[in-house]
Amino acid sequence: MNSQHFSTKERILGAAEQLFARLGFAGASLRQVTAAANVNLAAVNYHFGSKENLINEVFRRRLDELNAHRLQALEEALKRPAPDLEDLLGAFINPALDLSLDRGGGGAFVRVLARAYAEHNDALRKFLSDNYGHVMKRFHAAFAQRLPDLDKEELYWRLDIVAGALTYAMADFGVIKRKTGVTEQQHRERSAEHLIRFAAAGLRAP
Amino acid sequence: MNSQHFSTKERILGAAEQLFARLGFAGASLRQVTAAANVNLAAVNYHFGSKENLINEVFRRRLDELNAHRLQALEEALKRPAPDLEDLLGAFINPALDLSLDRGGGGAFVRVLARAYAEHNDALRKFLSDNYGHVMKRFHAAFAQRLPDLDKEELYWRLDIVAGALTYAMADFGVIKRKTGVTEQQHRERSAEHLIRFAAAGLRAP
DNA sequence: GTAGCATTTAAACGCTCGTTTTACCTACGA
DNA sequence: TCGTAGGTAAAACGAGCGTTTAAATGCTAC
Repeated sequence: MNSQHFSTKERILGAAEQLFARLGFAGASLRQVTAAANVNLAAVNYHFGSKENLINEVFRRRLDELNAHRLQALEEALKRPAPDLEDLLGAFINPALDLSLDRGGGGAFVRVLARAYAEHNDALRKFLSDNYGHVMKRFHAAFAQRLPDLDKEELYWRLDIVAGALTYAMADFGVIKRKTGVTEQQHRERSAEHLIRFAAAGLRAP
Repeated sequence: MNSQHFSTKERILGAAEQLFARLGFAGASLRQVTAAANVNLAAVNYHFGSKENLINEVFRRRLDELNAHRLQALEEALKRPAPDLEDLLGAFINPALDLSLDRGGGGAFVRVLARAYAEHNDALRKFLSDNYGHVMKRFHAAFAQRLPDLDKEELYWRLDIVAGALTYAMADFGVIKRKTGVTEQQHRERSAEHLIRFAAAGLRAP
């Protein structure tokens, strides 16, 4: 299934994403990755130079798109007559949800992203901050406008909590298991609904 | 510093905790652990049987205490005249805060715990569920009593979100940095305050 | 058709991994 | 004092790791 329609590089990225999500960056070996991708072991070093660089490319492939979708969703939300907190939260959360539902490994990627947070890797944090910082600033400003009574620092705290809960929920850390008869998509959508409702109330806390 | 006052087992547990927090379970080798603990390489397999078992013991050492403290704090909260959600959340969150401030590695442990969530390791999940599931059940019952209008499943979802946000906050995943002039303790306490206020509002959401 | 480049392949490199083995120390009860 | 059990020590085990090499193959432009 993975063999014919995609290039060697693409197959390696896809397999790496799956295995990094399941086993971690240190836990997944290049032999496992190349076997899953049905390519030769040396292909990783030929196309990506090193395992470290392969990890970075796994991130880059997804983050640019997620980034753009969030800003686009925010723009659209702000065009509505009276956008509320739930609209803004949706603009932040739904693109992540869409990504996690994406056919072709997005669900694995959000788990990879959660692992990256847990790794506490400074180089990776800088990469994320450099590439995502402006998005968070943009959202912060939008939320601040809708929460004029909230102290600016307090808002930072609360958005940080929202980001944490989102990471946690999207990566399926939680103990809540999908019930039989509920599709993966329905489960994720319900996750997002609960998360948005919870986060909106949390942001509005006195 | 690590050499004289503690037994070999205790030194291994301490060093393993630090290195698992920094490098992950797969990333930290037994050679690194035993070198940091200043013990012989074979000591891990002699005292713990295997690396896998060492990991479990790292958890057991802290979680027994943490969950005992949580249950104790819950008991005390329920003895008050009119315990509210904030009291219950405090009983759940504050022991974790105390642990993270504990001299002697508690701060490292909460990062280990966060990694465990990210790892999604089934064996570890079963271990946690088997040994500490009753604590979550106890808290769930206490919250349910104070939120009679909330659907039971809805409450599960929300408590799951709270646990996620707590894990995230305690492990210092967030982007909020401690300001100069604010001690680590103050920073953590402020984290807990924000988290409790946010979570209480989230739980009360319509 | 063939030269030239990009890609794939199989094999090997040196190294580190978790674990096991075997010998040695040390303290304590008989 | 000696035997013994509990702990430590150094060394080695086979396996797997990321990476490199060099030969084989595929593909395009002439």
